[in-house]
Amino acid sequence: MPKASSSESLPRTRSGVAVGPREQNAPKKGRRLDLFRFVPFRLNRLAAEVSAALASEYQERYGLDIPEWRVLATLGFRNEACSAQYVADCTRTHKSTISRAVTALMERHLVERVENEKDRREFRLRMTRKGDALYEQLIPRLLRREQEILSCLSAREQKDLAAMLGKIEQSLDLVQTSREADAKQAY
Amino acid sequence: MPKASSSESLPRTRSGVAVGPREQNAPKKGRRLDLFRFVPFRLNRLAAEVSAALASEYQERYGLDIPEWRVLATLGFRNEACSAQYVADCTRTHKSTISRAVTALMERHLVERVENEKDRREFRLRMTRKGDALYEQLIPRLLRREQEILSCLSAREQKDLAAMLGKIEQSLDLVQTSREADAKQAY
DNA sequence: CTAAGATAGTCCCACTTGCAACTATCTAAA
DNA sequence: TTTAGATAGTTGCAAGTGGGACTATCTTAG
Repeated sequence: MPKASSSESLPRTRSGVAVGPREQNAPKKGRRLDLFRFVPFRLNRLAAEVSAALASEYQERYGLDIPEWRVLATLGFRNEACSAQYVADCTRTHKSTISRAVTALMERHLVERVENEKDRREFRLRMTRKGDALYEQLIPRLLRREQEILSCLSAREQKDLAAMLGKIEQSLDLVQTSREADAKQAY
Repeated sequence: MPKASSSESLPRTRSGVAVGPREQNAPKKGRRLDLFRFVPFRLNRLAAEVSAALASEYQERYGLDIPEWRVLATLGFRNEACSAQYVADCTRTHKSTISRAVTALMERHLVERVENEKDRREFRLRMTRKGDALYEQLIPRLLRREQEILSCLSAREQKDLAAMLGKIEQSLDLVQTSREADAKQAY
């Protein structure tokens, strides 16, 4: 008898009826929604699955979680010291999450930080040689994985997909983030 | 002086250098990875953003969280009683999460459940009239939202996008889930 | 019939993450 | 200069979530 308290007090249909009791009713008048055709749901599921596929690379092999990987990816790509806030803006990750990721990366000596003379509130983050080495190892693996995942699409389709993602991102104002962040950076 | 303990013990570059200290090094030899062109990252970010856009509908207006919404969506679409396990399989959500969602929905009398005579371990879930009414209100809103989000794409592009998502899902074995769940259901 | 293993569902625990408060610092305006 | 408000970063706290243990039930093999 699971959940004795709440379930007992809820309305119970008389038992004996195995099939759903909706048959008497007319078929739904309103539109129904097929989850499997619903793009938001599909995106969620797909993103989760793709993340899981990549996690085996950076998580199992290198002990990085997603926020940590995002910090490295940002530092590695920009190839220039930038602030934690900048990483947060770029990756759309909460600053507290980035803060914890940076702490972990510093403890592993993969990242170091330098006080910014111009603004002593912030720190310039950059990879250590060790972090750099890890990055150099990791990137090809991830790119290969990405290609594996997309290999079910033709080159043309891959391009189209990227373009369509871009359009949606733009219409959702997801793209400006990087530009804004760059603007705010003001080196 | 934040993080007195760990940060002090970490290597610190001599201050005074405002620009990144990587300039001396040769530009990276290995491939770099642009997060903004990296599909897994883009999917993650996009999914999060789209979810947030929809959350304003079912969360703020109807007090539903994502797992609860998924339960309703599954029940509403199949228009037939089904088990919590089935919902979990379909939506690729952990069964404990579905269990909690069902409990919450039952407390709000949006969903009820009937013992299955054939298999007394499981319960047949179905929406109450109240849940049905909410569903009927919610669906058009969500479909409208989806259309708004996709409105930056032409009809042709929307179709193509759906097809490409389908291909990727298939190659990741995300699609079989519904079929398998149907098979397991065995009404 | 019995025993071993599978399955549905619930719940405890640990982990992650976002929120919000807090400190330190910077900026702008009086 | 002083003060009010913004910003960078850290941390405590609470909510959500998955893993796994657990119970009850079913199934299958002996």
